[in-house]
Amino acid sequence: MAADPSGETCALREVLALIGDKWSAQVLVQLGTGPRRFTELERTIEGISRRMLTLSLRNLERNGLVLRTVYPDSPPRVEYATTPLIEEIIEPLEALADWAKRSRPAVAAARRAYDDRQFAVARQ
Amino acid sequence: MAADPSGETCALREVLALIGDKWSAQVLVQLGTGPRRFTELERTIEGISRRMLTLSLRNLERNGLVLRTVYPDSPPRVEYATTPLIEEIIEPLEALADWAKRSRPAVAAARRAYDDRQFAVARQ
DNA sequence: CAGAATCCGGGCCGATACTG
DNA sequence: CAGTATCGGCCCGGATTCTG
Repeated sequence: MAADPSGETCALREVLALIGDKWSAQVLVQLGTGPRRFTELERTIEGISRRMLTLSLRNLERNGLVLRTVYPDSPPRVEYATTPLIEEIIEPLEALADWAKRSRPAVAAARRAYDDRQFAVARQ
Repeated sequence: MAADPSGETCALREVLALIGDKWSAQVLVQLGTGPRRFTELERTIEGISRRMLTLSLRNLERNGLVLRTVYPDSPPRVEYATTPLIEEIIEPLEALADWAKRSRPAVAAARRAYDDRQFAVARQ
């Protein structure tokens, strides 16, 4: 049996390489609701640093997921928007987010149970 | 406007914390097709080290995504299987993988175009 | 406003060796 | 077979400073 005949796991690796880092997925979700300026994103995505926002946007732009438009204004104005490529990935991403919201209690309970078991083993 | 009224991006963070690392998603996909023993997984998931497989499985188990069963045999026999929690996440994951496969050419083209632009700027 | 440049610490992960 | 333990490199990402 081949390890991955249909390339499923390989494809998963690719997705995670694109948007599996700390911030990219959140940037995508934000842009999914409409174009945003740099500082808007910085304010909306809580905890992101300027550096990381820049790097994330650059990487997304490079892979064709984000369109960057510079308007020759002063002060400078740059807008980020989705590309057609993104629009198809937003849905699976939101499915994942939905799963997370639904499963939050179950995950928390599993974690407590596991940690309790570990604690019981440790003190025995 | 609240940053994330429905908790979408927060939920995304949680998912990525669970399965966003280098190997967990692949482990899940493997287990999605049926229970596996430790060494089976190690062989099937190309490139994974014993240490990383152990850590990934432990983490997945802790969060209630994987069930670990030890059979009192000699030599030892341990089986890993999905939990009901997993079964609902597999589908969105495969949707992501499908997207990756469909979008591979577009992403590659975008990357080439971007890199060419950078190259042109650099040598100008 | 929208970045670029630099420094730096933590942890992710691989390699290797050892065990019941 | 199914792990654990330890060491070490690398890179992700945060803080800070500077710029057009």
